[in-house]
Amino acid sequence: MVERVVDWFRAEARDLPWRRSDASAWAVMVSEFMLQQTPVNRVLPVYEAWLDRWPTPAALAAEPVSEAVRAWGRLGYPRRAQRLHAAATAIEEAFDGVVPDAYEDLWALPGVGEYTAGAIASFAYQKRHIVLDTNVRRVLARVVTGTEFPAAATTPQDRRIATALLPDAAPDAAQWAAASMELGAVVCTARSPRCDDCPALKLCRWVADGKPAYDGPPRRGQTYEGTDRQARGRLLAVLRDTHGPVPREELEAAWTRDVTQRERALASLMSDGLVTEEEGEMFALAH
DNA sequence: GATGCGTGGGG
DNA sequence: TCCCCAAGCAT
Repeated sequence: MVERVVDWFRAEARDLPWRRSDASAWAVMVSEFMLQQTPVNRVLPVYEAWLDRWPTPAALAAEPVSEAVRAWGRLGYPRRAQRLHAAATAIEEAFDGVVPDAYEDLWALPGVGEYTAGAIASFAYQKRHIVLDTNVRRVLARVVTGTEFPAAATTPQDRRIATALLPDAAPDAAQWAAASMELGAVVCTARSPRCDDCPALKLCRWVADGKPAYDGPPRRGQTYEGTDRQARGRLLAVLRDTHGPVPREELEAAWTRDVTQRERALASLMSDGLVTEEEGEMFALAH
C-alpha cells in the first residue's frame, strides 16, 4: 500500500508552497497552524502574506500578538494566531530562533499537539514519525479497517496501524506521511470518495466489503448560528478591522440579539487574552 | 473523553 | 437551502 500511494503522490501531488524545497521549517510550521481546521484554498493567501511579513520566528516574536491576530484575518479560531505568536517567542528564547526538530520539543510548544509535532518533524526535517490527521485516519479506517469513517479522535488502534505501516527509512516515512495525507485530502475524501482514481483501490477493505455504510456513534455536528462562538467572532472582527481601541458601544453594536451572551463572549475573549479593556470603556486586541 | 473554539465553500 | 466539514488543540 505504501509504495503504491507514494508512487501516486510523486505523480499527482499538488504544488503547495509549504512543500517546495525552499520552504523553511518556519514556513512549514506556519502552514500547519493555519491548516488546523481551515481548508487549503483559504489558507494560501494568508500564508503568503504572513511569511512575507514574518519570514522567521524572530520577526513574528518582535511584534505584539495583536498584529498576529489581525494578520490571521478570517481564517477562524484566532487563538491559533495567538499560539503561533507564543510558539515563535518560545523558539526565539529557548531554541535561539531555530524551529526545533525534536518531536518532544515541538510538542511542548504552544498550539502544537501530537499531529502538528509529527507533521513539522516529518515535513520540515524528514524525520520518521507517524502523522495522524483526519485525512490519514480516514484512509486507514477505510483501507485497513474497512469502516467508512474513523473514530472522533485518534485512538491507540490508529497509532498501531500507522506504526506498522511506517517505512523504516526516515525519508521514506516522511514521504509516506505526505502521500497518505494527500490521498485523504483529494481522493479518499469524507463526502464522496473518488475510488476510481485511488491507487489503493485493490487493497481497500472498505471497498472489498462493498462500502458498508457507517454505523458507529453519531458524529458531532457543529452548530454555529447564534452560538457564543459566533458572537465572539463578530466582536473580534470589529477589533481586528479597527486600529486602536474601540468604544464599548461600537463593540456592542456587533451583537445585539442577546446582551447576556454578548457580555459572556466579551468576557471569554478577555479571559483568553485576545482582548483587553483600556481606559475609558475602550476595547482592543490584546497586545 | 467530551466540549468549546471561527469561518466559509461545496454537495 | 441547508448541512457537512476542513492538515487540531487545550482543558
